[in-house]
Amino acid sequence: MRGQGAAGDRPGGGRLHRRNDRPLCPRRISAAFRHARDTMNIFKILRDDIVKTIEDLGRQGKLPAGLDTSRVTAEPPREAGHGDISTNAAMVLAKAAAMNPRDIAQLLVAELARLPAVSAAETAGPGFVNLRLTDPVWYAQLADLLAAGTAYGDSDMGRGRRVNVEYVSANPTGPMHVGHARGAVVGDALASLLAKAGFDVTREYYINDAGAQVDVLARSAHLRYREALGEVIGEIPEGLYPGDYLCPLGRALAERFGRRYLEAPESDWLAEFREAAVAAMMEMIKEDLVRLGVRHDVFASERQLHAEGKVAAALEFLTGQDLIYTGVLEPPKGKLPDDWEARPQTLFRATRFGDDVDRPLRKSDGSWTYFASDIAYHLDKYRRGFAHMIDVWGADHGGYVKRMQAAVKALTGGDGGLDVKLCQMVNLLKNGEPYKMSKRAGTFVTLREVVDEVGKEVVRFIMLTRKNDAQLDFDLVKVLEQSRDNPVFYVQYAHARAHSVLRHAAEMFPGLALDGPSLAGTTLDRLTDPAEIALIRQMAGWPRLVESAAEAHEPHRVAFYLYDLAAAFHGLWNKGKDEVALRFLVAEDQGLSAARLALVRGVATVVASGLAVFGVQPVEEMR
RNA sequence: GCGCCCUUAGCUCAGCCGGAUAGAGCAACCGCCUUCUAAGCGGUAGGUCAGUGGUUCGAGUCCACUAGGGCGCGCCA
Repeated sequence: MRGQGAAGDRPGGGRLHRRNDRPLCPRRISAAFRHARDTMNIFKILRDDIVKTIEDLGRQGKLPAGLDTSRVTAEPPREAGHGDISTNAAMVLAKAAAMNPRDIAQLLVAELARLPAVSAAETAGPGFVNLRLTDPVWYAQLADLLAAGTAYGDSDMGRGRRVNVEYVSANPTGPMHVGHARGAVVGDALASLLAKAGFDVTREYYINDAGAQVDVLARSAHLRYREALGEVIGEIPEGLYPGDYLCPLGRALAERFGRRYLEAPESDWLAEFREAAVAAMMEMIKEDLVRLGVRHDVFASERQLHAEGKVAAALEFLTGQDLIYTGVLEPPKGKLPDDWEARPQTLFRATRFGDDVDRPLRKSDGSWTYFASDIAYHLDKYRRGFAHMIDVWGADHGGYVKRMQAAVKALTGGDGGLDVKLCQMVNLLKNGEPYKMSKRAGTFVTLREVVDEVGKEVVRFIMLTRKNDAQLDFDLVKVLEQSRDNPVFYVQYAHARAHSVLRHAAEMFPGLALDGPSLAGTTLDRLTDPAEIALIRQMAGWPRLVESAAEAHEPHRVAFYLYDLAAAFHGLWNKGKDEVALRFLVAEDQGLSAARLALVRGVATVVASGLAVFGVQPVEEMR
């Protein structure tokens, strides 16, 4: 069970991409040589120009030749007053060049000011070079985004490398609850984000259908089977699953087997009941996932790994590397388990790969531990072509991360990488009060109930409004509020408002084509208000955000970006309230209106592009 | 006891491989609006980034230690 939990972890050492593993950038601004994807990131274009300038200065002897430019950045300064793009080049080159950063900055300013895209260049602070770009650059950015549609922001950063994202992996013993939902949504959105960033993504679900808990499930099902045949079962005994979701399964089993297994010993029916129960539970979970809009490409079965001998094979592989031995572990410090006793075990040398202790692979009854199957599973993933793996787990599995990463290192000879995203607890609230719909103790609110109450779009978005490793409050009332402090509403409203303007425009200018590509072709230099340019600038940051969020494996950044973009759009709209001249639609000036409609369409496009990463359908009208 | 994670404004949280004066929403305070395009709008105030020390030209960000909180700690998954 990897579904939910409580303590957190940062992405840390398991990141998939190395720092220097930079994407290939288009060399020039020239459209003819642009790659089909990843064409429109203005920051990359300028970074290329800056690097080229440094190389030119090297050739001219004004700077040492062959300077390492890998740490040079081109990014928006925090302070808008500092310009559109800021580079740290002078500071990171200073040491190697044995020059004062401000002198290097001066050299760069002189060269960069000559670029057609640059309207002003200046040095600032300890050696920053700040660039201001001409308005036509921003018009071109807007035109590009309108032409691209929701594909805007697509990147080839991943260069088609394969990534496996494993998420949900809830035990097939009951319906999904809200804790599972977080992992499901985080995994699903992360997968989409990586796909947008140019990775070849496979979405995977690991079915834990081999452990002791599925035997418990089978026994619980047998109880419900007896109940369905008329027995009074009374209280569900300790150690069995009490949920009444097993009743339909009991009835189905009664229908299928009649009274055949009513009095029969467990050994007669266990395997058959287990199989039927797991199938029924998986069907239920898959239905939960469908309602949440979460999909997987592969469902991998733990039982099947065993059946195909892959567990034995994986451990044989490790044995061949002398990574498995029989030994006795130190007793854990602190509270000892009651029945602890020193005993020789089959152990994996996890300490060689950074873990704190070596980890057991066999239980005392001789069967494999969960870890042993998981080793086989990750080896299987690697052999299927995934050097890059991401697992999304509940935070209560934090103690398991090191050993799994150790195993992946051992299995792949260091070639493979595993990043584990731990999802913290979801606190379900209703109007600020803890909400536990438990009819009896221990009953979780099911995901299905929550989805039925607020809708899948809301569940998905809210689950992504926090870092995965921070706890998340989910208030069933607040998430439906129509106000600025409800990010789902606020972002959706921006999209709806944009479409509202477009609908008005269609009435006002019946002949005007309002689709993205058409608007991309309109004359955009009517956009002159600083707030309008600022909005374009913000939208032009979308491709950059996609890449950084994908690199960090942090889909929640998309939520914050969209919220900020929505705020800027609403702000501009509100300005039009006071200053009539700033309204998007000006009846007597179709040219101006068309330019502003391009802006409006752009906002709708970027919002839709972002929501698509979340699997959230943008609305065109608030109801 | 050990390991991992967390600690940023009164509250809930952002802060992009270390970068310039640390941001947003809510709450608070002060104004405005009341149909003009759609569910209000604008502004003010609020911070020893838990603490101490270190690395660095530069630390909320990296390192060490301390305090508080969470999770985990052989044969559960």
